[in-house]
Amino acid sequence: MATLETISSIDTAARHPIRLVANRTGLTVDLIRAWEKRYHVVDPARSDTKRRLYSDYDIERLRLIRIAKQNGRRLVDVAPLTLEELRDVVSEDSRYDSITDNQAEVYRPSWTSPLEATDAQDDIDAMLFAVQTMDQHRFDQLLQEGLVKQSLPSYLETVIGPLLREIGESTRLGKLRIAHEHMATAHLRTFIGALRFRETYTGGEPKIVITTPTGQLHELGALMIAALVSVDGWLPVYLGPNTPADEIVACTNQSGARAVSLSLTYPADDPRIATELTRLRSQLDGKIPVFVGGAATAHHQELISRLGLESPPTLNGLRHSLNALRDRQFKEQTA
Amino acid sequence: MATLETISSIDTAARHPIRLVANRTGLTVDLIRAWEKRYHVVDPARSDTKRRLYSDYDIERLRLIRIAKQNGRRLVDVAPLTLEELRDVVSEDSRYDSITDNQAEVYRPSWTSPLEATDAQDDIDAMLFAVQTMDQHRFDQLLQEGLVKQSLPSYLETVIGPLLREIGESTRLGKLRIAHEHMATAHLRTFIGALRFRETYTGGEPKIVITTPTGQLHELGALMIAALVSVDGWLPVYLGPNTPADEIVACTNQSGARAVSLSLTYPADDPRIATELTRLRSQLDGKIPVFVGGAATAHHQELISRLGLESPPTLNGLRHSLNALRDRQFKEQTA
DNA sequence: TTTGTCTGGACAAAACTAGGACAAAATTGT
DNA sequence: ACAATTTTGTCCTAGTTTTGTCCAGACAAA
Repeated sequence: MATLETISSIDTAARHPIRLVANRTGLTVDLIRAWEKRYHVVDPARSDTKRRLYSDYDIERLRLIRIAKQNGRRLVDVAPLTLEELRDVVSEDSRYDSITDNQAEVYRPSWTSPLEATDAQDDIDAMLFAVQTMDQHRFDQLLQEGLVKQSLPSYLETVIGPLLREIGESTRLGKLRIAHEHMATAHLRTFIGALRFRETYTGGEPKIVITTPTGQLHELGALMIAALVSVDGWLPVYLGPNTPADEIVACTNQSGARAVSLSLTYPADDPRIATELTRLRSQLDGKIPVFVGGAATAHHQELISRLGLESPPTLNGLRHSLNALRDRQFKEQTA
Repeated sequence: MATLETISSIDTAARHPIRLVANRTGLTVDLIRAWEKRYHVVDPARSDTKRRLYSDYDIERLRLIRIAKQNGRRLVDVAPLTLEELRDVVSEDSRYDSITDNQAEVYRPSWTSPLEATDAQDDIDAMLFAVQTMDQHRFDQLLQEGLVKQSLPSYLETVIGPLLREIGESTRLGKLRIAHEHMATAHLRTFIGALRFRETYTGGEPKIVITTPTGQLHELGALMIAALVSVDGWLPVYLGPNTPADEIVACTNQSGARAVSLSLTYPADDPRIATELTRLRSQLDGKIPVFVGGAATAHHQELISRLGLESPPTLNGLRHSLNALRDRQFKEQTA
């Protein structure tokens, strides 16, 4: 996959005004100047009227330094580094950073900032307010911003999930109109749907079929799963909501998927859930695991264990099961 | 690149008065003249009495410069650029600053042949084949590539629209499984939903509420409208499918929208269509036009004309009606 | 007549620069 | 654990450049 195109073509010509640099890097104008004054982080060219003019090279440098700072590096330490060294530092840090969900405390250098305990609830409240005021633009902005603050899996778990529940709850209580809920849902459908395209695919990923069974019309849970698993190197075959068991089987076979994941939310007591799950399990190759999740899962524990389906309690649980599955299958394949 | 202009249907004929240009670009009349005076940003033709007459080309230029400024460019830097250079600069900038962090590049095949005049049907066939083989990745790739070749409106009209119809048709005839249709629909939902975020919003756009009435569960048509109108400087308030008339009214009022657009596809003979449309028209401010479109529109001609709704026969018709509406309302506003 | 556009110039707000001050946060020393 | 020290983000002033808005008088359009 030729993604290096843009990176390799960094233009050393100085042409960007400071305001644009601030926009692109997320730093303030003041800060950029302060860094230059104190540590000569960058040394921009000047226009004939002394305005600073930055090159792509400078911007890349500032961007990397910002990330390094976010990872806990001190400015004094990273300021003198070359671009190459900076890249190394950042990529090394982010490698550890992505495992923070697990038990990577050990690898966390002592000087690391303690993962900014910004209350996720604040973000969610702000989003709810945007929904209530029908401020779609603001809503989108908040969603995008929130995503920058943390890794995709934890974002889904701490922000998007709770947000969905609160929107549902508020609508039921009459705090939000149906129109509000519709707007929010439609927007989230687009937003979450786009999340998985942040990942790059190599073509060798194992596939997983993701959908909801007949009768289950809410697809956002399933869509979250699709975004989630693509982070861990799975290629989701996403079918949208309301797919009959036969079709799930056919799709799994045709695409050669190694797993199936279903989301159950509403209605929780739909009798079709039982029939569809039973049918699915009986027609599907026994070697292919079926994962079940969502709010309605609790109502069907007995059925799930009887059929031998897996229902990890959290998103993280699902991740671990899938990772284990992938590694195991990889071993078998190469053995 | 002479072909580019014909494809994106930019008219080089000069005929727009300065007031309309100001309206469409969001700039003030004074500012447009000042830019011309100081930097020769545009060089409009003149009437025989020295009035400035702007072409679509000029408007596009001004619009882009405005966005470039918003991105932090200085007027001095962007003023001398050609339209193509401006497009490059703007798309480069807006690609970056929306992704403040994380070097996730938009996947853009670098080998895309420039403006190949491939028959649209070939593209559609290739897409259908990708769907049939469950090759989601290829499907996405084709969708993205197709978009590069032409403007968004013509892409929707010549590719996406026909593709949707063919998918529906093929499924009914049994050429595609339900699973295939599901996969394609889910993917298109994400793809089309993301289209409107290619546009940059200035904050001054008039709003338009877009949805489908109760009973109409297919939202892709409505979603296409949302993408379409954002090209022409409208801000869509998108509510997803299946919205009751009361809620549409409430949403229109709360958001201050100037128009409503509904998509009717299936089922075409649902009696709720009549009741919902009637209810909507009676509760909604008479000054707010309601546009109706989609496959099922034909079945309700009598009702539509009786209620005084508008149903432009093509997407282009809708565009023109909306453009006219916007310009007209602006006049009234300033008067 | 009334409203809108034209030209040229004036003016003021906004943005940038340089240098420095200040306080919060992080780090180090005891 | 506490105090001293360093680091770092933000803000201030004053002078310059850039940019947006406004004005006046003449003319054109409705």
